[in-house]
Amino acid sequence: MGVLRKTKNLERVLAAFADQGGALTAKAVLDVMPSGVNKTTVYRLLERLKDDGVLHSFTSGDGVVHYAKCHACPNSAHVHSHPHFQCESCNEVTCLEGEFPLPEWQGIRISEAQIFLKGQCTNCLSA
Amino acid sequence: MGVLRKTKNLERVLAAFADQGGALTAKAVLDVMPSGVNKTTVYRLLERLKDDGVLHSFTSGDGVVHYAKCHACPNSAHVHSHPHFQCESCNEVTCLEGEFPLPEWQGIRISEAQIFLKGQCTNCLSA
DNA sequence: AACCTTTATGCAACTGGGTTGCATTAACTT
DNA sequence: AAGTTAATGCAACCCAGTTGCATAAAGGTT
Repeated sequence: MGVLRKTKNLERVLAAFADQGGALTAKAVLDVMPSGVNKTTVYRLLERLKDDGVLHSFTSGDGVVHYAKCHACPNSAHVHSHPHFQCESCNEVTCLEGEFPLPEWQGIRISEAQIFLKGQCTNCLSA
Repeated sequence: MGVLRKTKNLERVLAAFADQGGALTAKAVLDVMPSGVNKTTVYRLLERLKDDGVLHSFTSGDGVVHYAKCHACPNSAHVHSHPHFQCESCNEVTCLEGEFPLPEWQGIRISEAQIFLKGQCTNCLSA
């Protein structure tokens, strides 16, 4: 698996993620594509970029899948236990940098954590 | 909104949650209902029990909605920021008791956290 | 018990996110 | 320029969940 061909659509998807630092849903990506681009294409591009370690995906609290650029990710060993955050005012979804300290719990062994936080982002707090 | 009538189906749903302490998906509940019971009925019962504070719901890492009994919940003010846990061996999903310490983060205000943990449960660790 | 009102249920159709198979088009190789 | 292989569009499909409506069942009243 790998990014094989630099197509117009691939560049457009990458541009969508470059334009703003946040996370996007497949629908949001489709919306910024030129009309005529099929949703299947978008899903396949997102999947491919995920396989390549360019994007990672996570599920927000309400079950919607979001995609975001991988910053400090070695192409292998994707852990992504870092938290994701949604502002309740502007609805923007972002990745919070830094790994989350895995909590300790009695009697179980935790290997993975998916943390989704909600609140007010910096912009909306100062507005 | 409130539980209004004690129907057979309502009792069966409650029995399903009483039988085992874990969390169940709507599909799992439907599967333990007698055949002939409609999925719409199950969804409506789950929704109603949620409104009444008998159950709460949360989304697992892969976007599937789970329902579980509320233990130490005053009927109002449902916070449910406690973590949920799925065993990667037996796939059982449970609520971990106790509130999760909300992390601090630079520049944002966090009001809600959805924590979904994966790992090995007590049973599977000792097996 | 018979009646009435209101809620609960079944059904069918629909929505939304996502996937699959297949034929066609566009990238890259030589 | 041709040939190979990947990318795309399309239509159909899957799955979880929802909605409107007609019917059945609870529970209260007499």
